[in-house]
Amino acid sequence: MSRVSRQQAELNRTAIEDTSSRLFREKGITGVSVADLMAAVGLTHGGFYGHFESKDALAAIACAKAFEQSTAKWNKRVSEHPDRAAALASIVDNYLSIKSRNGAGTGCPLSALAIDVAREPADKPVREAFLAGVNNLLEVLVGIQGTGDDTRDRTLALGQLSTMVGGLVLARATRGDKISDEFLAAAREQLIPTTGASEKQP
Amino acid sequence: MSRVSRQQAELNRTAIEDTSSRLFREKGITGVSVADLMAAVGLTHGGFYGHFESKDALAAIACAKAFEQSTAKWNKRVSEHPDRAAALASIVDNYLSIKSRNGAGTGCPLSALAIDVAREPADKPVREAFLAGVNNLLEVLVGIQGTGDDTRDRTLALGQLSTMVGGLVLARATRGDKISDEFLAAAREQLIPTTGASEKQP
DNA sequence: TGTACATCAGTGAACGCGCGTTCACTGATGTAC
DNA sequence: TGTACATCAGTGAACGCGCGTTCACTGATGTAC
Repeated sequence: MSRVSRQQAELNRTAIEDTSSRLFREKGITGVSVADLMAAVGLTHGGFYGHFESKDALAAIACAKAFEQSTAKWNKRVSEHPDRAAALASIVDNYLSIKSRNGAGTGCPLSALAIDVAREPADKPVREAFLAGVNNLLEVLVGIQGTGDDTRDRTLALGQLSTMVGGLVLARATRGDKISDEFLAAAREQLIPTTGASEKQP
Repeated sequence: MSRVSRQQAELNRTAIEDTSSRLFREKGITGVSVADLMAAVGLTHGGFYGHFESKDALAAIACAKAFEQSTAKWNKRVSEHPDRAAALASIVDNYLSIKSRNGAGTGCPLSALAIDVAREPADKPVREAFLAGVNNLLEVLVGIQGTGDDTRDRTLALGQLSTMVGGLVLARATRGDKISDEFLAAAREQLIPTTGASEKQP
């Protein structure tokens, strides 16, 4: 096989982007080689540079795509729950679920890539993509606070996002031990307290 | 230079452990090569295997050392503040400080290595070291809750740790943008609310 | 619609480089007398 | 205390391997007539 149709080439490009978006979240950007990636799509490594300028450039695209998916998912949950508290609960419950913990590749790039991105030099394109993505996700959370104070809404949302990311990241790092599930439950409890919690106190 | 005294060899071993503990937190375990590491200590790479069985084995030792330092620091803060709330505030304020954000190499291994550890296979020695470290750090936090309900204390501490780690990790990933400082401040605000915050509301 | 040819998506060998790990060697340290 | 020799911490070349990237090549696609 050598040349393929333009339509197929476009499909290949999209497949590389989607597959890398998943694999980078699972194994980290440095944890997936260009050859690994192309093989996962069913191609050989040489064709990569016909689609992308560099691995770094693809990392930024893959990161942006992951954020788009997450933001769309959050917006969908908001539109499905007219009640703000219910929308927040829906987002938080899903974010801190067992399924979410076990599927880093299809989940939020914040929890999958934050530490990797922090180590990238400031001029790497993936940092810009990450920053834009954080702001978009945050905007969704800010919109469902409703304290009437924009500054307060933003502070609350930033704090909630911190708890969600920390809870998920720690649950993943301790996976296999019972404390992993406890992180998920405790972070949920902190964000959307259940009535049962106060009953436990004497 | 070839053979050195036993005392010097022991100093070299300690230097390798301490330097790797710092570098692994800064650049990730896979982000530092054995040669980089030995050069940072002033030695050549060949001598590494006289001290450690493998890079993986050192990673576990380095991780454990980082946790020991963090736990000792937290315990010191607790002992310096008889008041539980003051102890918590002291730990949180330090954890979510600019200095802490900018110094991953000397800070908490949770925020520096959680995502890396999550990607390590379950049988890698660093995972065990990480798990033990999380439990030790958590114990300090649990001890300063004081609700009188052990289960509740643990849930609160797990939630607080999630917020601290998430806030710091997101602040590092967005460093250079104003939102980075906002993450630190919002996570602090969520954990130890200031009176000023409620005043902002109409 | 059919033919001739230019285009270019993908292939696979090759580039220089760095990885974790091994090992023969060196020569100062440590020890036995 | 002084000498002779065994030990072993550290050196640096080498192992097989994988990395990101380049490039001459292939042959089906797309286009001009």
